[in-house]
Amino acid sequence: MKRTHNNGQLKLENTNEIVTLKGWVSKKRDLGGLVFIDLRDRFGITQLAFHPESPLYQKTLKIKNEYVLEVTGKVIERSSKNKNIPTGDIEVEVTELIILNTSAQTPLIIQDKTDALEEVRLKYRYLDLRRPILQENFIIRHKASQAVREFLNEEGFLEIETPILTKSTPEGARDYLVPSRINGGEFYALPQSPQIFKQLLMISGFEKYYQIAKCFRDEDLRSDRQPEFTQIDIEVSFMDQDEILDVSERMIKSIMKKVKNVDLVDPFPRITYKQAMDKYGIDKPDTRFDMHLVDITDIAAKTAFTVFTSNIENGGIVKAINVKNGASLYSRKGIDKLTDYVKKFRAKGLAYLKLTNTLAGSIIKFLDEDLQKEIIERTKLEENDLLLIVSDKESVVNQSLGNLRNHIAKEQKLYNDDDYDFLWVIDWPMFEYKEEHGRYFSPHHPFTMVQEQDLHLLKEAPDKALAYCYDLVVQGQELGGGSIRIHQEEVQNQVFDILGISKEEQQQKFGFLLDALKYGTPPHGGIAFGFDRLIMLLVHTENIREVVAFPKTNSAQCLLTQAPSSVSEEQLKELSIKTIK
RNA sequence: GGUCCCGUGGUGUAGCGGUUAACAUGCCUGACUGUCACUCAGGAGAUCGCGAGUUCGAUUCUCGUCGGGACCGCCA
Repeated sequence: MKRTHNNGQLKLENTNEIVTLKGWVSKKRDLGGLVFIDLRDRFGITQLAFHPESPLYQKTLKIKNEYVLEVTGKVIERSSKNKNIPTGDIEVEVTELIILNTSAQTPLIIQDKTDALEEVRLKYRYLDLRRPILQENFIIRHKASQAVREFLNEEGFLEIETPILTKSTPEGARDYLVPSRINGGEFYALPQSPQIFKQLLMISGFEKYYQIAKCFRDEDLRSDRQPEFTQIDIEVSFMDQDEILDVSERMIKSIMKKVKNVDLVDPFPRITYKQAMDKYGIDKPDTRFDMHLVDITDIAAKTAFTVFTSNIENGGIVKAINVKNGASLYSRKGIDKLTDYVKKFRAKGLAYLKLTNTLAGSIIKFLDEDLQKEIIERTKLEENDLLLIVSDKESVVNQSLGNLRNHIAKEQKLYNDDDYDFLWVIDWPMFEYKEEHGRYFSPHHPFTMVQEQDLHLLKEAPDKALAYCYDLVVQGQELGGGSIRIHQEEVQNQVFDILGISKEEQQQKFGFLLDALKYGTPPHGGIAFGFDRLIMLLVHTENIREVVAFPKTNSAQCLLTQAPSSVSEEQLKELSIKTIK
């Protein structure tokens, strides 16, 4: 029989209709003659009823959870309704029952609240994915990708695919390599992003490109990082930074409206990279709560505390965060825990002050009355507040206090998952000097254009030059980032020189791009959004595996398929590969 | 590359230098005609991840190993 309805569809108005349903047995309740079965598919659950006088009653005794059924019967109004499900007003009185398939006992319970650990869930992912709560994530993922396409198509963008087998570009993350059989000893790389190809498409004149693109990076995993992930990849010609931010912003708003029916502030606030670092210590600030970092270097320099003063003499800084009502929230032991937390970020310690009638704390003996007053004023310390202070190199102070700020906000639940604090971080520096490598690096990538007024700085003081570069941040997460690209060969050469990439290396790695720049390259720029992270935001999870159908574990393995796995000697030989170990 | 946490019936947990290895849920059997986390009664199900060491004796302590997770580094 053909299915007439899905299991989330039937309402009171269908009463007396004869319907055919198919699905899985979610739960059977046998009351001793009267049997109820909850039939589940991805649309919902419909209750089936069997009465003891029914000729089907004997057959129901065989039915167990996760059996696949086809039933036909009459829709009737329930005598006791269930308000918790959309079909709770009706049930189907079954007159025909076919067991389409049986099921072994499942290793995990197919319910929203499963008791299984992630390890079991990933091994039996196909069962895990039967759970309605997880199916909802992928329904939202689908809606979001459709919203992206609808918006960008409407705006005149073209969706164009770029290669998965491509060229290794060792700048940046480690590449996944694929051996070439036909060209023994040579390798393709899987793309870390379609960056170069989308720029080439601009040179080809496509003007507005997008792709929902798989990207690959062979780096260690985290709860928000998978070796393969998806980006909404966008590139446009003849638009300036403001125009790109505008179209991006409208796209995000359209997704949020279509998928979550949320209206966002218009326009998104913008702060500069420098402001973000000063105020939040981090380039992706969570702006749902305050607790800003306050620079107290000048006050600290006047104290007799040698930890502060010697650090400042060596060019270090001292910053503090004011934890409102923190004096009673954090005991000595609690502060010790916070100290351990900042030590992860190489801070050597965490000084603190509590204001309860009087000022007290680890460094109080180094503060005379005037200094106390200055600190209280500067940090707006009020009764029962806790001041946490880190003294170190600027990078360590910002990183440790910036993360501590997020950590405390999470502990104290200072924010709401439904607050979408979208924020543009703009005016990034062109270059970052890394002591340990003794050279400059690009915060984003080496194709980023320097801001017009700073062009001359490329020669004079590269580290002072700002880039046409922007990140979209929400809830303390980087959701996307992009830049205006360099479209002139000489500027690109100049940047490569500053980055210490030799002429030969430039030719070898990016020769084709440098060549292409010669042939009438239009001014262009673009942006890419982390699609998995967007879905995480929409479904309120911190675990990327909840929004990826078949994810890898922390050690980059698939527990379901056992990938990666060894291959036969024959296969290796064909690929001209010998393994060591 | 590093730090920390976890590994006990199908599943999730408790536990302890000597136990009949406990509880919940799932599973099986029986009872029950309006349940929806049905209820009630009974039952089966675990060489405590693997290896070595300490010990009279190890699931328990130590080391190693494998697997999972969180984080730092890394992720232009």
